[in-house]
Amino acid sequence: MRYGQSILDLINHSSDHMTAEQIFLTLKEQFPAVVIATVYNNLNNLYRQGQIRKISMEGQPDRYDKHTRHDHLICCRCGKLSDIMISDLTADLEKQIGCSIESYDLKVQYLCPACREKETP
Amino acid sequence: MRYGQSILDLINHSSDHMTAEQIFLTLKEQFPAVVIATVYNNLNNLYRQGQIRKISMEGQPDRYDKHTRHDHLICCRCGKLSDIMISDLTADLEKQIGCSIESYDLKVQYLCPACREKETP
DNA sequence: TCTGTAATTAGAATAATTCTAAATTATAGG
DNA sequence: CCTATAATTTAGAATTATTCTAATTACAGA
Repeated sequence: MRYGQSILDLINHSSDHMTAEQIFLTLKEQFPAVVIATVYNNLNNLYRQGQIRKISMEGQPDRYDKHTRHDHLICCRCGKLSDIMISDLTADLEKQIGCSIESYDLKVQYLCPACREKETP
Repeated sequence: MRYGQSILDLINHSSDHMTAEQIFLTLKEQFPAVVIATVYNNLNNLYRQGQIRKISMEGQPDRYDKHTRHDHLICCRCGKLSDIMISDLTADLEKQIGCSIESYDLKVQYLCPACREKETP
């Protein structure tokens, strides 16, 4: 994985939730010969190894994210995605489900401040 | 929407989380002339009207689900998706985020009983 | 019955992602 | 240092889910 570390750094040091294409374009600045299939290969490897997260959002290309525990806030008007930290639900979920869980994924839909602004004139 | 009600019934009366193609194949039994673009049109309409939910899962076609409040359990080994009812988190989330939310989406990854069986020999 | 709007059909188009085969690069052993 | 083997990358074709376009059909109201 010649590019593995660069891609991992990119994801870890950016607060955006980049698509494979955005990662590809950024990486290309430093390594002009790189090809998008290589980016997908590396992303899939990093993902399988549990080093990054993948965010699937309806009708959009997948986005890649750091692996640290956090949740997501999505504006239901403009689609803007941001990070939030909600208290860890694991123990609670395990109690309710009745067995141990691997992980969970929480997305909260809301109206972001910018869109709320436009809403009320 | 000639097929809207049929599609809605299909989704509401099935415990599966069907893809557009599965819905199309089922609908075709009753209406052989129907075409998959029509199924997508109707699903998109029902979705925009808030009558059904859409579940995006990584690397898989979207699945459609009834709109009643519930959460999802996904086996991290075999990918099997099932419904669970976790206590409503809305009030808690609003308190933590500090504003009102539209909705949320909770997916819990675990090892399903069948896969746990195979795990421990 | 006529007319206009909305839904459906057929099939082409698009976009994200994966696949294949060849070429290149890295790695380990002698 | 040289060679063999393995792993990664490249280029570009292929795949798949979904959307789009244009033509056709259904349907409701005048």
